[in-house]
Amino acid sequence: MTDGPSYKERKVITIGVVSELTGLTERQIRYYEERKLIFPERSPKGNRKYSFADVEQLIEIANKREEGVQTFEIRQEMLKSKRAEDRKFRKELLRGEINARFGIQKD
Amino acid sequence: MTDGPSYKERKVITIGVVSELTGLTERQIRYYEERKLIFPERSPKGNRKYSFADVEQLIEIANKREEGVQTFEIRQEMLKSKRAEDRKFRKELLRGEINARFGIQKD
DNA sequence: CGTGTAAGGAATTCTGACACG
DNA sequence: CGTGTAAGGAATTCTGACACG
Repeated sequence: MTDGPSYKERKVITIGVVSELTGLTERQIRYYEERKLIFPERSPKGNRKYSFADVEQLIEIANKREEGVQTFEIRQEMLKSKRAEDRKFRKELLRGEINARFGIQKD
Repeated sequence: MTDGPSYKERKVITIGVVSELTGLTERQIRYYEERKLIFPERSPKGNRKYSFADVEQLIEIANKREEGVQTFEIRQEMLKSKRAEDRKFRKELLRGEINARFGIQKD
């Protein structure tokens, strides 16, 4: 019935709204993009668009920054956990393929 | 872990994005508000903000309009189904209260 | 009734740069 | 390094109105 998880990922929020939602200045938000911590899409005319997932990511970044963590380190951590997620995903994908071929027999 | 259903209801999308998402013109979107078919919030400076739920509502409105249904009739239908939902909600609420008092005994 | 459009103004967003530290 | 700010321009949004039908 609903479109499910897509709401969280759809990039539809403008930078001004993101600023309100996160408490960060637009300057900060753009800077974190420059440091590759966040990846907004662009509208046809070049305006940044963010998702709710991006907003949450920015809130985490803000927390880290308050603890004195530098953007470089935050990026390292993000890449690390992304690799872990990728491994997990590939593992599940593989399990699915094995099941499809050798698991439940359909014919 | 996630914030759950709130993504769908949060009013964070500007009218330009809603226009892209629905294929409606801004004029149309504002007119449907005037006809009380849709209820955006306003930012501090007066800009309209819509939710994903609003976007879906607008898509339904657009479909109805294509079928030649007038805004007045669409509004009637909306009010009708809203009343039905309210009845259902009150019913469930009542059931919950009854269970809380006479159902599962906690002491 | 439903939608297009031109009008004028106000708010938004963008980029590149200088500043401080 | 991380963030503020002034700068100038382009795109966005708003309202109220006239138009057509």
